[in-house]
Amino acid sequence: MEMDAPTRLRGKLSWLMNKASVRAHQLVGEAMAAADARAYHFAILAAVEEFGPSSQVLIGQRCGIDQSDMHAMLAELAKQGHVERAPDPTDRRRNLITLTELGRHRLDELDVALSAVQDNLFKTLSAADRDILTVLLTRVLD
Amino acid sequence: MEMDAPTRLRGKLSWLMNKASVRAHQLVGEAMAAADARAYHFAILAAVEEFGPSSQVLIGQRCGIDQSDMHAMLAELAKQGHVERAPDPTDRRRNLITLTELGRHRLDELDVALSAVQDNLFKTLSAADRDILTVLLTRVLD
DNA sequence: CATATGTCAGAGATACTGAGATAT
DNA sequence: CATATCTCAGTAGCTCTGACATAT
Repeated sequence: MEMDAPTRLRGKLSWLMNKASVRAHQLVGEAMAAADARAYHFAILAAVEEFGPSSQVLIGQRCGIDQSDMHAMLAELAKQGHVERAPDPTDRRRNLITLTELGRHRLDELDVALSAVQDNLFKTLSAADRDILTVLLTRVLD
Repeated sequence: MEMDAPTRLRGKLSWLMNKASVRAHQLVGEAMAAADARAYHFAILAAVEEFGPSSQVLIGQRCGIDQSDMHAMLAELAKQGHVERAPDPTDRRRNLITLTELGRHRLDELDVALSAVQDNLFKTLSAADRDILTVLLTRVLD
């Protein structure tokens, strides 16, 4: 049974955003699980593709993933053969994370799956409305 | 150090929404903690104010709070004297949750605090832009 | 008997904290 | 000595599941 939330609640933009985010989180999680992946995997692969081989900390900063959580994520990606983790010869504190050929295809595969989720999640919005939403949310994050 | 997220990530509306939602969640949580409250408290008080005395399940449905979690929330609100919890004489399975006078003032107090959070969170958006965002997010949730 | 409600214990996933080991 | 990186254990808050007792 769908039930109307109280007016005072619906009037709070933060509440609307949380609700929409929870829904998005669910759909993304399901889509990624169906591909034996996580949302973090896509973020990490995208960061390495765009900025080139990097340390764990740097990737984490770019994706908003805590340094402490990068270890397990990279272990998963390395086990699947999507990245390689090797000591950085120029600074042996660091692990250099490199995208493999398999990882490059994986990134495209997950991108397709995530784009489908967007289409589903925002199917009530026109393309123009989605652009507006993108602009507004980007502005909120500044 | 603020760092630009990868383009592929920034292009995903679900990712933007999650980021904004996390920020909102943090600010709301801090504001509520400063008032010795939780976001759920506001939601529950608002529901009882708008729809009148109700059972725990019904309030939970209206606010999107799981039935299993209502118990602890109502125990907190009752302990603070903001609601009263009494058996429903017409259906003794139910607890009737009633707003107290103290609770009515509490609701207004939390509303002020949450409105301040909105102003902070969306300070980069004009009032018109916030209205647009509200409309778009509401449409997504349908 | 089937269902609804409230209670309660615990799982699961996420984000974070703190500490240690190694390298700069 | 101070800092940076990686690793790892553990915490905290939130959401959900499953079970049970009671009432309809």
